[in-house]
Amino acid sequence: MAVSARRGAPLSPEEIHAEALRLIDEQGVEALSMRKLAAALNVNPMSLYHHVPNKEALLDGVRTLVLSEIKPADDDGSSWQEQIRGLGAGLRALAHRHPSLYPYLCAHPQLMRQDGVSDVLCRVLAAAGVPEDRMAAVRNALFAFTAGFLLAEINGMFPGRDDAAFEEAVTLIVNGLSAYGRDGSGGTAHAEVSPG
Amino acid sequence: MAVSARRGAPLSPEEIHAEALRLIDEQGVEALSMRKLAAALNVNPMSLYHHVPNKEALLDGVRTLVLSEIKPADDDGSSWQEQIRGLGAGLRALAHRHPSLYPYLCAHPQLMRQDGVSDVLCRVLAAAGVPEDRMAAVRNALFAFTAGFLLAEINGMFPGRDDAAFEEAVTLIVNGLSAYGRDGSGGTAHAEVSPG
DNA sequence: TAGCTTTCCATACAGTGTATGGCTGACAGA
DNA sequence: TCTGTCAGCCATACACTGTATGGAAAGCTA
Repeated sequence: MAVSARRGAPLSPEEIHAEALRLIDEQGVEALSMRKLAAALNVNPMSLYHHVPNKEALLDGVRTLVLSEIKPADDDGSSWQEQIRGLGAGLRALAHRHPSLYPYLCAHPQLMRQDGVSDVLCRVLAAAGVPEDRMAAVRNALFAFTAGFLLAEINGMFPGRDDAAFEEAVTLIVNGLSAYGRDGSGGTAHAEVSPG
Repeated sequence: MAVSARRGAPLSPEEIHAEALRLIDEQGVEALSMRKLAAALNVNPMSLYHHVPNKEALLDGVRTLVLSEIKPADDDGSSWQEQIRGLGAGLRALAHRHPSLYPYLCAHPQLMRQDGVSDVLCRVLAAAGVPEDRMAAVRNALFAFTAGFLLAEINGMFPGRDDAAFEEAVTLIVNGLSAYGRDGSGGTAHAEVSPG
């Protein structure tokens, strides 16, 4: 195992992905090139290709690295409304931690296939009274809504980071979900119109 | 006004934007290059730069060209629920007409600044009972939700074009908005839980 | 006709992703 | 200790990108 003359240890995909994420957070996705990444790792550009098939696969790896940050909390006994707010806030925090990468997260179905999140979300939706046969559609809609809202926020739709707008959006969702409870399982959750 | 030896008429920004949109719809945004565009127009690559400052401005022009397709209908007297559905369906049709460009539409605040749409949307939201002081937040949330849902759909979150999922999503929104009517203006719109 | 302006084009440069093939140094077996 | 073998690394090269620069040609006005 010949090791680079200029480095003490051999490269690894993990190291490459981590450094790529650092560069992306610093300078934006567009600014990331294999050459710059190699320079940051003090390595020849072609060395990267022994650990990563190509740039697209590299970005895939960075995306899954970021998505691994999502760790939805277990059921803590709070109301489904609170848990919905919590999940939304979690994704929002991630978007703001990696604002430059976030649009590229949204542009790939990867984001939707986070099973851990999906399971938790379904559990919460069931508590909200969403019937089983519509669960998938509602879950998808909710996920897409949240991701889309955050994308708009990241892209500067609102002036700066507008917490009130986010609260209003989540409230809209919670109110929409409440209809399922009123109709199906006979829950009596009254619409909460005030955000916050 | 020297005219290209190989063309009958001088170039124009309109012609360039239109051809760029054609190429994008055909081959995707990533495949668009100044050289290919020039070849499609039977012109030297550098000729483009006399009508368009650079590639970013070119894409800006293509985006506004596409956005000009949005022509929200006037108030036709139908219920606000129906009008919400109509607006959503309009944006959805646009997304499906230009699936390759759509993610780039979402990635720029341009999309949000379509005043014509904004005005119509606000009128409908007022009819739904959204109070004036929350109008901007609700409008933004709604716009972001819809754009995000369509982005997820375009990016292959659902298997194919899933009309039922879209209906479920719009229903979720309508139900959410209904809470404003119940609370604020005393409207009695009962939640409609069934999509379609 | 002369000059000006508009449009176009040829060349060139720096930067990109990556295919190809050769070098280096660590290990296994003799 | 000598000799493969091979993983890891690197130098070179190619086709492509956006675009800066400067010059040529065609129409207009004077």
